[in-house]
Order: sequence, then structure tokens, then C-alpha cells
Amino acid sequence: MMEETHNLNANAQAVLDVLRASEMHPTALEVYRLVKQQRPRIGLATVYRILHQLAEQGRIKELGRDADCCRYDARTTRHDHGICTQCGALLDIPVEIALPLETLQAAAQAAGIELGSHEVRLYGRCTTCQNANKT
Amino acid sequence: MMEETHNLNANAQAVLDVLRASEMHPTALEVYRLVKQQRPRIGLATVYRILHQLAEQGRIKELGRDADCCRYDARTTRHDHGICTQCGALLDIPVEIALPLETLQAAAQAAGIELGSHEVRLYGRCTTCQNANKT
DNA sequence: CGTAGAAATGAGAATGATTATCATTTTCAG
DNA sequence: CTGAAAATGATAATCATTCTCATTTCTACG
Repeated sequence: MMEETHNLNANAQAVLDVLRASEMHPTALEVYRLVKQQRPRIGLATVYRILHQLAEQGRIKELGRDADCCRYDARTTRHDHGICTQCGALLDIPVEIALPLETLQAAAQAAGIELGSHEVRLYGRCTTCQNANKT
Repeated sequence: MMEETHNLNANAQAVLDVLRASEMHPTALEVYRLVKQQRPRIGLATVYRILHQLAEQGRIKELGRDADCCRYDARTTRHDHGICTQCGALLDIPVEIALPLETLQAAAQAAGIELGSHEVRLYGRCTTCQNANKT
């Protein structure tokens, strides 16, 4: 099983293997502990470096951290958000995206979640960042 | 303008006012700095305490932090997530929730975002937490 | 009023995830 | 080999958030 193992070194490959083998979503520390079983000399910093590389290459995804700190919103009515993948800005989306409740219920049930609220998130670059660096 | 100011003390009211007045989504530190202009003796810890209280009361919402650390996923195909509001578990939602691209495009445009990817998030308690404490 | 006990506050330390630093090791073209 | 460049890992630094605890402010109630 070497799939798209092209240009990965042993450490990166070990990290990717751990991630592929795992059913849940491990944290960086958990990945570190697991990888350490195969490569005891690896350091936490290296794991973080590799995780970022793999994410950049699109081989894995980083989840659960949209900005480096929490943001607050006084609008408590439901509305969706746009998140800038570059600067982390959090934008309200004025036009609400309607999702049929039955679809949501079904999905929640499939995931084993007691549905509370929901949110649609759009990821991309905000206008400021688009203007800042025209790639 | 006292609206639903019932049982809020001066500090909490000041925090809520700042949040209501602000167009963007301030971080805790930004809220602290702004509130300090009105109440110079307030401390950062108090701002955090008040923010959590207000969120608990549903007067504001906390955004951008789903767990206390980042989680990784080797599945890079698009799929949605369920997030446990109690333990922070991140669950894949196997049945993808289809959103019409045109709707997304329109919403992204309205928010001024160059649409990259999107995700639907369902918030609620996971099965483990439901069993753990039957409220 | 006066005061005791409770609740709120704020300064600063502690925590925990992540990032930066930097000396050392590994890789590798020539 | 050999020396430059890249990767590594131990450790310190950073940053948001939470905790601690001594002090202050409230709030009945006598």
C-alpha cells in the first residue's frame, strides 16, 4: 500500500499512515504518541511541521481551529459564516442558507448527534486578502 | 436603550454594549480593550467570565473555537461534521448534505468571499455525552 | 447605620496547544 | 569523500485562556 507516497520521507509517511489508520480525529499530540511507537526518536515539533505540510499538500485536513482565538458575536439569531482561509476573519453571511430540517435530522442521526443548532461555513479568501496579495 | 438589561451588572452591560456596537467579531482581548475605555479598572479575567456567562445565557455567541486543540483528518473528500457541544468530539457525517452551488456562490459573494470550500456543521451532544449525564 | 456572609472582581500565576530557535544530524550532488 | 542545504529534535518562547486567591463590593438583616 504505497498509493501516493511519492515524495514523502519516512517520518511524513508514518504520520500519514497513523492518520489513515485512525477512525477518530486525533489531535497533534495523539498523532505524536502514535507515531512515536514506530519512530521513537521523532519530536513533537517535527510532527507539527509534517501535519502542516500534509495539510498544505491537501493530503490531510486540519479541523477545529478557525482562528488562533475565539471571537464573539452579539447576533444570536441563526446565520452562517464565511471564514477567510488566510487571515482568519469571520464574516456573517447575510443571506441565510436554508437547509431542510429533515435532511439535517437524518444527518444528525447518522452521526449519533442530538441535534442542537447548525451552521454553514464557507471557506475562502476575504476581499482584503484578495487585494493584499494577488497570487 | 436598556432592552433586556434586566439582571446584568455594570461590567456585563458594558461588555454587551461593546459587542452590540461592533460590526466585526471582536476577540476577547479586543473586547477587553474596548470595555476598558469605559471601565478602566476591569480585568481580562472578568471579561472572559462575563463573555462565558453571556454566551451561556444565549445573549451572545462564541465562534471560532470548537475544541481546545486542532484535530486532523485523512479524509480529504468533502464531508460535513457533527460537533459535540459538551466534549468537543468531532464526528464525520457520512451522508453528505447537498447544497446547491448557486446558493453558495450567492452567499459567498454577499459576504465578499472568494469561495473555496464549504462545510455544514451540526452542533449537539454526542451519544457518549447523552448517556453520561441524563439531564 | 453596621456588619457578616456571599458574590464579584482583578492581578498575576498557571496551563496547554502551538510555534520559534538553534545546534546537530542527515541527505546528496559533485 | 566533502561541504552545502535541508531536515530534525530538544527546548524555550508565545499566546489565548483558565485558575487562584486576596481584596472589594453587594445585600440582607439586626
